[in-house]
Amino acid sequence: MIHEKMVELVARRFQVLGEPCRLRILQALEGGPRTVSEIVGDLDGNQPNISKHLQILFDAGLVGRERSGNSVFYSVADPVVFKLCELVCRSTARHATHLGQYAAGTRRRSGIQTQKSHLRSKVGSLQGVN
Amino acid sequence: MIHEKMVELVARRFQVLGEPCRLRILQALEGGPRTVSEIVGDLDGNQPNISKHLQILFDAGLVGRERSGNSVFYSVADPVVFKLCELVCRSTARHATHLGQYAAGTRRRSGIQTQKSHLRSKVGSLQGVN
DNA sequence: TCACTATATAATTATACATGCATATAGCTA
DNA sequence: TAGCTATATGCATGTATAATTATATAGTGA
Repeated sequence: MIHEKMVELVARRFQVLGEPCRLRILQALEGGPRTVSEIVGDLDGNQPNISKHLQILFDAGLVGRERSGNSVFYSVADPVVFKLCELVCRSTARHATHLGQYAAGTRRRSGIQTQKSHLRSKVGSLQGVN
Repeated sequence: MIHEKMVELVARRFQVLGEPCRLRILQALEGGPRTVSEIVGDLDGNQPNISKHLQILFDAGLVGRERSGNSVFYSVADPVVFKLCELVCRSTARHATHLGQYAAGTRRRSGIQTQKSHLRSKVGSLQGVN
Protein backbone atom coordinates (compact mmCIF):
# COMPACT_ATOMS: atom_id res chain seq x y z
CA MET A 1 0.00 0.00 0.00
CA ILE A 2 1.36 3.36 -1.01
CA HIS A 3 0.56 6.74 0.42
CA GLU A 4 -1.78 8.99 -1.49
CA LYS A 5 0.84 11.72 -1.84
CA MET A 6 3.29 9.25 -3.32
CA VAL A 7 0.72 8.03 -5.84
CA GLU A 8 0.26 11.59 -7.03
CA LEU A 9 4.00 12.21 -7.30
CA VAL A 10 4.55 9.01 -9.24
CA ALA A 11 1.61 9.78 -11.50
CA ARG A 12 3.03 13.21 -12.16
CA ARG A 13 6.32 11.69 -13.26
CA PHE A 14 4.58 9.31 -15.62
CA GLN A 15 2.59 12.20 -16.95
CA VAL A 16 5.74 14.19 -17.61
CA LEU A 17 7.11 11.23 -19.53
CA GLY A 18 3.83 10.92 -21.40
CA GLU A 19 4.62 13.52 -24.00
CA PRO A 20 6.29 12.63 -27.31
CA CYS A 21 8.24 15.86 -27.46
CA ARG A 22 9.69 15.31 -24.01
CA LEU A 23 10.65 11.73 -24.81
CA ARG A 24 12.47 12.99 -27.86
CA ILE A 25 14.29 15.53 -25.73
CA LEU A 26 15.42 12.80 -23.34
CA GLN A 27 16.50 10.77 -26.33
CA ALA A 28 18.56 13.72 -27.55
CA LEU A 29 20.23 13.85 -24.14
CA GLU A 30 21.13 10.17 -24.14
CA GLY A 31 24.58 10.88 -25.51
CA GLY A 32 25.39 13.47 -22.87
CA PRO A 33 24.63 17.07 -21.90
CA ARG A 34 23.45 19.41 -24.61
CA THR A 35 22.54 23.05 -24.82
CA VAL A 36 19.04 24.23 -25.56
CA SER A 37 20.11 25.33 -29.01
CA GLU A 38 21.55 21.93 -29.78
CA ILE A 39 18.37 20.23 -28.64
CA VAL A 40 16.26 22.60 -30.69
CA GLY A 41 18.50 21.74 -33.63
CA ASP A 42 18.06 18.01 -33.10
CA LEU A 43 14.31 18.19 -32.81
CA ASP A 44 12.20 20.33 -35.06
CA GLY A 45 10.22 22.32 -32.49
CA ASN A 46 10.73 26.00 -31.83
CA GLN A 47 12.90 27.28 -29.03
CA PRO A 48 10.26 28.57 -26.59
CA ASN A 49 8.39 25.30 -26.74
CA ILE A 50 11.49 23.21 -26.11
CA SER A 51 12.43 25.50 -23.25
CA LYS A 52 9.08 25.01 -21.65
CA HIS A 53 9.32 21.24 -21.94
CA LEU A 54 12.80 21.39 -20.47
CA GLN A 55 11.45 23.36 -17.55
CA ILE A 56 8.80 20.71 -16.96
CA LEU A 57 11.40 17.95 -17.10
CA PHE A 58 13.57 19.91 -14.70
CA ASP A 59 10.77 20.50 -12.22
CA ALA A 60 10.07 16.77 -12.28
CA GLY A 61 13.71 16.12 -11.50
CA LEU A 62 14.25 14.19 -14.71
CA VAL A 63 16.92 16.49 -16.07
CA GLY A 64 19.55 18.70 -14.52
CA ARG A 65 20.94 21.92 -15.94
CA GLU A 66 23.95 24.12 -15.63
CA ARG A 67 24.67 27.42 -17.22
CA SER A 68 27.93 27.80 -19.02
CA GLY A 69 28.44 31.30 -20.26
CA ASN A 70 25.57 32.19 -22.45
CA SER A 71 24.31 28.67 -22.87
CA VAL A 72 22.52 26.25 -20.60
CA PHE A 73 23.46 22.60 -20.67
CA TYR A 74 20.77 20.09 -19.88
CA SER A 75 21.47 16.51 -18.93
CA VAL A 76 19.54 13.46 -17.82
CA ALA A 77 19.40 13.51 -14.04
CA ASP A 78 18.46 9.89 -13.47
CA PRO A 79 19.36 7.22 -16.03
CA VAL A 80 16.37 5.25 -14.80
CA VAL A 81 14.34 7.05 -17.45
CA PHE A 82 16.09 5.02 -20.13
CA LYS A 83 15.31 1.84 -18.28
CA LEU A 84 11.69 2.94 -18.07
CA CYS A 85 11.51 3.72 -21.76
CA GLU A 86 13.10 0.41 -22.62
CA LEU A 87 10.59 -1.52 -20.51
CA VAL A 88 7.63 0.37 -21.89
CA CYS A 89 9.01 0.01 -25.38
CA ARG A 90 9.20 -3.77 -25.09
CA SER A 91 5.79 -3.98 -23.48
CA THR A 92 4.30 -1.75 -26.15
CA ALA A 93 5.83 -3.87 -28.88
CA ARG A 94 4.28 -6.98 -27.33
CA HIS A 95 0.89 -5.30 -27.17
CA ALA A 96 1.12 -4.11 -30.75
CA THR A 97 2.01 -7.63 -31.82
CA HIS A 98 -1.06 -9.01 -30.09
CA LEU A 99 -3.26 -6.42 -31.72
CA GLY A 100 -1.75 -7.39 -35.04
CA GLN A 101 -2.53 -11.05 -34.43
CA TYR A 102 -6.12 -10.24 -33.62
CA ALA A 103 -6.44 -8.01 -36.62
CA ALA A 104 -4.93 -10.58 -38.94
CA GLY A 105 -6.79 -13.44 -37.31
CA THR A 106 -10.37 -13.54 -36.11
CA ARG A 107 -11.04 -9.88 -36.86
CA ARG A 108 -12.49 -9.57 -33.39
CA ARG A 109 -12.38 -6.05 -32.12
CA SER A 110 -11.34 -6.08 -28.47
CA GLY A 111 -14.73 -6.88 -26.96
CA ILE A 112 -15.29 -8.73 -23.74
CA GLN A 113 -15.84 -12.43 -24.10
CA THR A 114 -18.52 -13.91 -21.92
CA GLN A 115 -17.37 -17.18 -20.43
CA LYS A 116 -20.33 -18.92 -22.00
CA SER A 117 -20.20 -17.11 -25.29
CA HIS A 118 -16.52 -17.88 -25.34
CA LEU A 119 -17.48 -21.55 -25.68
CA ARG A 120 -19.78 -21.08 -28.59
CA SER A 121 -18.17 -18.27 -30.49
CA LYS A 122 -14.82 -16.75 -31.23
CA VAL A 123 -16.33 -13.33 -31.38
CA GLY A 124 -17.28 -11.71 -28.10
CA SER A 125 -18.62 -8.24 -27.76
CA LEU A 126 -19.50 -5.89 -25.00
CA GLN A 127 -22.70 -4.03 -25.65
CA GLY A 128 -21.93 -4.23 -29.31
CA VAL A 129 -19.11 -1.79 -28.78
CA ASN A 130 -15.67 -1.24 -30.23
CA MET B 1 17.14 6.05 -32.46
CA ILE B 2 13.48 5.14 -32.23
CA HIS B 3 10.80 5.54 -34.82
CA GLU B 4 8.40 8.42 -34.48
CA LYS B 5 5.39 6.13 -34.27
CA MET B 6 7.00 4.18 -31.45
CA VAL B 7 7.74 7.36 -29.53
CA GLU B 8 4.07 8.26 -29.68
CA LEU B 9 2.95 4.82 -28.57
CA VAL B 10 5.37 4.81 -25.66
CA ALA B 11 4.34 8.32 -24.69
CA ARG B 12 0.71 7.28 -24.75
CA ARG B 13 1.44 4.44 -22.34
CA PHE B 14 3.25 6.75 -19.96
CA GLN B 15 0.35 9.14 -20.22
CA VAL B 16 -2.12 6.40 -19.33
CA LEU B 17 0.00 5.61 -16.28
CA GLY B 18 0.16 9.30 -15.43
CA GLU B 19 -3.16 9.42 -13.64
CA PRO B 20 -3.46 8.83 -9.89
CA CYS B 21 -6.82 7.12 -10.21
CA ARG B 22 -5.50 4.66 -12.75
CA LEU B 23 -2.44 3.89 -10.63
CA ARG B 24 -4.73 3.14 -7.73
CA ILE B 25 -6.76 0.82 -9.94
CA LEU B 26 -3.62 -1.07 -10.92
CA GLN B 27 -2.69 -1.21 -7.27
CA ALA B 28 -6.09 -2.72 -6.49
CA LEU B 29 -5.43 -5.36 -9.14
CA GLU B 30 -2.05 -6.32 -7.75
CA GLY B 31 -3.55 -9.16 -5.73
CA GLY B 32 -5.34 -10.66 -8.71
CA PRO B 33 -8.39 -10.14 -10.92
CA ARG B 34 -11.27 -8.11 -9.53
CA THR B 35 -14.68 -7.08 -10.73
CA VAL B 36 -15.57 -3.49 -11.44
CA SER B 37 -17.75 -3.38 -8.34
CA GLU B 38 -14.90 -4.61 -6.18
CA ILE B 39 -12.56 -2.00 -7.60
CA VAL B 40 -15.15 0.71 -7.08
CA GLY B 41 -15.45 -0.53 -3.50
CA ASP B 42 -11.69 -0.38 -2.96
CA LEU B 43 -11.32 3.10 -4.34
CA ASP B 44 -13.75 5.86 -3.58
CA GLY B 45 -14.65 6.99 -7.08
CA ASN B 46 -18.01 6.42 -8.68
CA GLN B 47 -18.70 3.54 -11.01
CA PRO B 48 -18.86 5.30 -14.38
CA ASN B 49 -15.58 7.04 -13.76
CA ILE B 50 -13.82 3.84 -12.78
CA SER B 51 -15.28 2.11 -15.82
CA LYS B 52 -13.90 4.77 -18.10
CA HIS B 53 -10.46 4.52 -16.55
CA LEU B 54 -10.62 0.76 -16.93
CA GLN B 55 -11.48 1.19 -20.58
CA ILE B 56 -8.48 3.46 -21.06
CA LEU B 57 -6.22 0.95 -19.33
CA PHE B 58 -7.66 -1.79 -21.49
CA ASP B 59 -7.15 0.11 -24.72
CA ALA B 60 -3.55 0.69 -23.71
CA GLY B 61 -3.14 -3.03 -23.17
CA LEU B 62 -2.30 -2.61 -19.52
CA VAL B 63 -5.21 -4.66 -18.23
CA GLY B 64 -7.20 -7.57 -19.57
CA ARG B 65 -10.83 -8.35 -18.89
CA GLU B 66 -13.21 -11.23 -18.99
CA ARG B 67 -16.88 -11.32 -18.38
CA SER B 68 -18.17 -13.87 -15.93
CA GLY B 69 -21.92 -13.88 -15.75
CA ASN B 70 -23.05 -10.46 -14.84
CA SER B 71 -19.67 -9.20 -13.75
CA VAL B 72 -16.50 -8.28 -15.56
CA PHE B 73 -13.16 -9.26 -14.09
CA TYR B 74 -10.22 -7.01 -14.81
CA SER B 75 -6.64 -8.08 -14.34
CA VAL B 76 -3.17 -6.70 -14.95
CA ALA B 77 -2.11 -7.74 -18.42
CA ASP B 78 1.60 -7.09 -18.09
CA PRO B 79 3.30 -7.22 -14.67
CA VAL B 80 5.89 -4.82 -16.04
CA VAL B 81 3.66 -2.01 -14.78
CA PHE B 82 4.59 -2.89 -11.22
CA LYS B 83 8.25 -2.82 -12.12
CA LEU B 84 7.72 0.59 -13.71
CA CYS B 85 5.93 1.92 -10.67
CA GLU B 86 8.64 0.60 -8.39
CA LEU B 87 11.37 2.27 -10.42
CA VAL B 88 9.55 5.57 -10.60
CA CYS B 89 8.72 5.34 -6.94
CA ARG B 90 12.36 4.96 -5.97
CA SER B 91 13.46 7.69 -8.36
CA THR B 92 10.76 10.00 -7.06
CA ALA B 93 11.79 9.33 -3.49
CA ARG B 94 15.38 10.22 -4.35
CA HIS B 95 14.26 13.44 -6.00
CA ALA B 96 12.07 14.38 -3.06
CA THR B 97 14.99 13.74 -0.73
CA HIS B 98 17.20 16.07 -2.74
CA LEU B 99 14.56 18.76 -2.70
CA GLY B 100 14.37 18.31 1.04
CA GLN B 101 18.12 18.73 1.41
CA TYR B 102 18.07 21.90 -0.62
CA ALA B 103 15.14 23.27 1.32
CA ALA B 104 16.75 22.49 4.66
CA GLY B 105 20.17 23.67 3.54
CA THR B 106 21.04 26.67 1.43
CA ARG B 107 17.43 27.71 0.77
CA ARG B 108 18.31 28.01 -2.87
CA ARG B 109 15.36 27.71 -5.16
CA SER B 110 16.42 25.45 -7.99
CA GLY B 111 17.90 28.17 -10.17
CA ILE B 112 20.62 27.66 -12.70
CA GLN B 113 24.10 28.26 -11.41
CA THR B 114 26.46 29.99 -13.74
CA GLN B 115 29.83 28.29 -13.77
CA LYS B 116 31.48 31.51 -12.69
CA SER B 117 28.84 32.53 -10.20
CA HIS B 118 29.07 29.03 -8.84
CA LEU B 119 32.59 29.93 -7.71
CA ARG B 120 31.64 33.04 -5.87
CA SER B 121 28.20 32.26 -4.55
CA LYS B 122 26.10 29.38 -3.34
CA VAL B 123 22.95 30.95 -4.65
CA GLY B 124 22.38 30.89 -8.38
CA SER B 125 19.32 32.14 -10.13
CA LEU B 126 17.92 32.17 -13.60
CA GLN B 127 16.21 35.39 -14.42
CA GLY B 128 15.26 35.65 -10.80
CA VAL B 129 12.98 32.73 -11.22
CA ASN B 130 12.75 29.32 -9.67
C1' DT C 1 -41.93 -11.38 -20.45
C1' DC C 2 -40.40 -8.34 -16.13
C1' DA C 3 -37.49 -6.86 -12.56
C1' DC C 4 -32.91 -6.62 -10.87
C1' DT C 5 -27.81 -6.21 -10.84
C1' DA C 6 -23.52 -5.03 -13.06
C1' DT C 7 -21.26 -2.47 -16.36
C1' DA C 8 -20.68 0.69 -20.13
C1' DT C 9 -21.76 4.95 -22.64
C1' DA C 10 -23.46 9.73 -23.73
C1' DA C 11 -23.60 14.47 -22.73
C1' DT C 12 -21.99 18.20 -20.13
C1' DT C 13 -18.77 21.05 -17.83
C1' DA C 14 -14.49 22.49 -16.01
C1' DT C 15 -9.73 22.25 -16.10
C1' DA C 16 -5.16 21.14 -17.67
C1' DC C 17 -2.00 21.46 -21.16
C1' DA C 18 0.66 21.95 -25.65
C1' DT C 19 1.62 25.22 -29.07
C1' DG C 20 2.93 29.53 -31.27
C1' DC C 21 4.09 34.23 -31.13
C1' DA C 22 5.88 38.13 -28.96
C1' DT C 23 8.80 39.74 -25.51
C1' DA C 24 11.81 39.86 -21.50
C1' DT C 25 16.06 38.59 -19.25
C1' DA C 26 20.91 36.98 -18.71
C1' DG C 27 25.47 36.79 -20.27
C1' DC C 28 29.05 38.05 -23.59
C1' DT C 29 31.95 41.29 -26.27
C1' DA C 30 33.33 45.57 -27.98
C1' DT D 1 27.16 51.69 -22.39
C1' DA D 2 25.23 49.17 -26.83
C1' DG D 3 24.49 45.35 -29.59
C1' DC D 4 24.40 40.47 -29.95
C1' DT D 5 23.26 35.57 -28.76
C1' DA D 6 20.99 32.22 -25.89
C1' DT D 7 17.36 31.16 -23.03
C1' DA D 8 13.17 31.88 -20.48
C1' DT D 9 8.48 33.79 -19.80
C1' DG D 10 3.66 35.87 -20.78
C1' DC D 11 -0.29 35.59 -23.27
C1' DA D 12 -3.78 33.77 -26.29
C1' DT D 13 -5.85 29.81 -28.34
C1' DG D 14 -7.19 25.33 -29.42
C1' DT D 15 -7.49 20.69 -27.85
C1' DA D 16 -7.49 16.86 -24.77
C1' DT D 17 -9.21 14.96 -20.69
C1' DA D 18 -11.23 14.01 -15.96
C1' DA D 19 -15.41 14.19 -13.30
C1' DT D 20 -20.35 14.14 -12.87
C1' DT D 21 -24.96 12.96 -13.94
C1' DA D 22 -28.19 10.48 -16.42
C1' DT D 23 -29.08 6.73 -19.29
C1' DA D 24 -28.39 2.59 -22.07
C1' DT D 25 -27.05 -2.20 -22.48
C1' DA D 26 -25.93 -7.04 -21.08
C1' DG D 27 -26.75 -10.77 -18.17
C1' DT D 28 -29.48 -13.30 -14.54
C1' DG D 29 -33.44 -15.28 -12.46
C1' DA D 30 -38.50 -15.44 -11.63
